[in-house]
Amino acid sequence: MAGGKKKKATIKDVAEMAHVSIATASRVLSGSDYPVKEELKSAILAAARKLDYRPNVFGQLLRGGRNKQIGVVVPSISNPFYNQLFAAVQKVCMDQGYVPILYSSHSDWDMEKHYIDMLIHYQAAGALLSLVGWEEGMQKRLEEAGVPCVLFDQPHEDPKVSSIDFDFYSGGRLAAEYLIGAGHREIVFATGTVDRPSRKKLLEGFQAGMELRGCSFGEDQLVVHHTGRESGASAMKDYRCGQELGEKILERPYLPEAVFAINDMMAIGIIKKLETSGVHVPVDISVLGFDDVEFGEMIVPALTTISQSAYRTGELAAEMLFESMEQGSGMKRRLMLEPVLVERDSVRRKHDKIRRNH
Amino acid sequence: MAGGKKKKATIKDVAEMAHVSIATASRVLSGSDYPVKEELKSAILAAARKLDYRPNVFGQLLRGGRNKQIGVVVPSISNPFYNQLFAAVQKVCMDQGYVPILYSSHSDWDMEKHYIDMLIHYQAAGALLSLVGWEEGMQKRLEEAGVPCVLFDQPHEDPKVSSIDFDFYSGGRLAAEYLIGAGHREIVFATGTVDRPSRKKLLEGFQAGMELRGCSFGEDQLVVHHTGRESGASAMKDYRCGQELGEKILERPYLPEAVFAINDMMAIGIIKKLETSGVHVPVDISVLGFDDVEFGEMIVPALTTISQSAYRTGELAAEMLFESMEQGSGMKRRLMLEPVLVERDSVRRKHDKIRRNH
DNA sequence: TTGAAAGCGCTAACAG
DNA sequence: CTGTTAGCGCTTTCAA
Repeated sequence: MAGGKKKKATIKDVAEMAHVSIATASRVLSGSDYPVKEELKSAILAAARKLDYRPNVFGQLLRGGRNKQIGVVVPSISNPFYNQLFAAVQKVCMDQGYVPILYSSHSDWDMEKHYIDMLIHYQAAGALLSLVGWEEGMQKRLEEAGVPCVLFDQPHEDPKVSSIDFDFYSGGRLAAEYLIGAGHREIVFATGTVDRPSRKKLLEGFQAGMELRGCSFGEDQLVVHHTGRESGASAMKDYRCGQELGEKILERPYLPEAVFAINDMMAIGIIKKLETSGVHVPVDISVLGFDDVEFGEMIVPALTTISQSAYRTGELAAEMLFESMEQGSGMKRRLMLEPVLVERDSVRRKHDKIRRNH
Repeated sequence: MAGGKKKKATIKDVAEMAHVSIATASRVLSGSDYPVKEELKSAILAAARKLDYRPNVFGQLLRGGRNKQIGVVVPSISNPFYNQLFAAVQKVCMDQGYVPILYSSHSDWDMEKHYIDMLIHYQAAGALLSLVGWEEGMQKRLEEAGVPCVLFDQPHEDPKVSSIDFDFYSGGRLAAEYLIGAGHREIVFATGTVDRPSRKKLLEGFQAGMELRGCSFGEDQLVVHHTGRESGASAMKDYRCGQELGEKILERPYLPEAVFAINDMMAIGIIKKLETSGVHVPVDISVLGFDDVEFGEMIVPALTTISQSAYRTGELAAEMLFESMEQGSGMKRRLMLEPVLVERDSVRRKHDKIRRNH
């Protein structure tokens, strides 16, 4: 009840109050299984409670302990895809007693490097990374710093890193096959600049799918709007890109029957532009998205899309990270997630006769 | 080059290589203005570069240095409002050489406390908080730990805390006045559980606005859908709540002329439900939102709403925090932001005769 | 101008 | 079972 103490209580204060040595106090307070007489143990705990003792992380960390933070680097924090993904990561981490720290890189390789430095600096327990850039050295630096990592979302060739990526090629194929299966022939592929590996794969898969089903796919079916690198990969940017794409589609001599947009936000932009120009989806034209962002469900018409399962990706990535944290840096794994179609209202089925296995 | 070193270089290594004492090395490496002979200075810098020396934060922090992290606690990370806000915070922080750390509390007071503990634990340089809960003790704990904070978004009465809040009362009034000015009379107020101060104020303001313009406002004009506390304040949750509200509006004996929704995500849910039921916005009914979330612009019809200016809020909050970090904990300020109307397509103006100052 | 040394709070190796 | 002690990497007196 005496005058309030200004300074935080240290382990020394606790030890003194409990009439034991600092070592004994540490042994019970750090939760080690070292044997300590019950009597002292409870005295120490009581003292700690009375003093509102909290161990100083920096002391522990300096001593060589591992931080309980997990670094998560994503290109955009406002993109719902990464939000869902992070929600999953957060859940898995919290369950294990770790705290995820979110960094948004705006798809900027310098920023990405900056944040990775940060993680090493703070000796994060692990890192979950979606990067546009990657270099051999990175992996080595992280390994030397004892920060295991798993890459996700963006496909990388490097076989020496754990990663979970998405089968964009199959995704592209699925898109083509679904649209053709719905009775469309004149199909257009709408995209921003095809710079990232994910987009290249998607395009290749789409093309393959078209040709497999006897549809040709040429330059003129590719609608692309080049966007500057400046402002990063915000949801808004993709949406605006979609609007431009919608404009370009409207300018064509003939309206295509269907358009496949490279991600949901672009698809939403396209739909908005078409609708405000009096072209109705899916009556006049079908639109297929990609990602399965929450907002796809909220617009009118609800967006038919191909799901990358953000939540599952996050969950798996986190689980994989914990595995390699336990198993040591030896173990590397690569996982590939398959696309799944989410049918809603933005693609019109021209005939409902569905061919069953032949 | 000789065999790679496994361990990270410490200041001791640098000092040895430069043939100086640790103290001298520290003096130049920590950027102190302590006088050191130019010659040694450059030798030390060279050694540091060669060894790729990075100071160990925990050493510095343990010694009493301040962390360069700013903790930001928001109720939901998937809510675009907080995304925009955080984008602004991030910008301001980065410019000052600080790193913002984002925590999502799901509007859970226990989580909020948990994260605040975390910030104190890691001796964050400052905290930006949007909390559903608040207690006197909190402020004291933060102050004692030397973590200045500014509250935002949620209004709190406590006058001993810096805060930037939004004039929800005026917002509510503006909503009522705008809708009435657009020629509507039968107006409905759609909301989730009126539990937070922000919602209470909004409702009061709305009611006042209605009455001021000679419209009565009674129980029957209040449409509320109670949502459980469980899953937190995700965008999806508000959207679903909006759908329920839409349902309730459709069940009424007469369709109102306009509805004011407590936030944009709910407004979007309402619009979706109405549209899929064949009731068109704004032809059959007007919908006014609140927040000015990016997505409001993307839907059809584009959402008319009242802006809280997320970006500006974030910017101001961060600036205010830096002020109180510099000025010491003495200075407290309270700012109040005024609402601004964003006219788009979801509210129909029944007559375009606008009364000019009489 | 430089260096030796103390100590931030904590854990673990070693001695009793 | 308990206590003494060294030392993690860094900054900062204090002495030279």
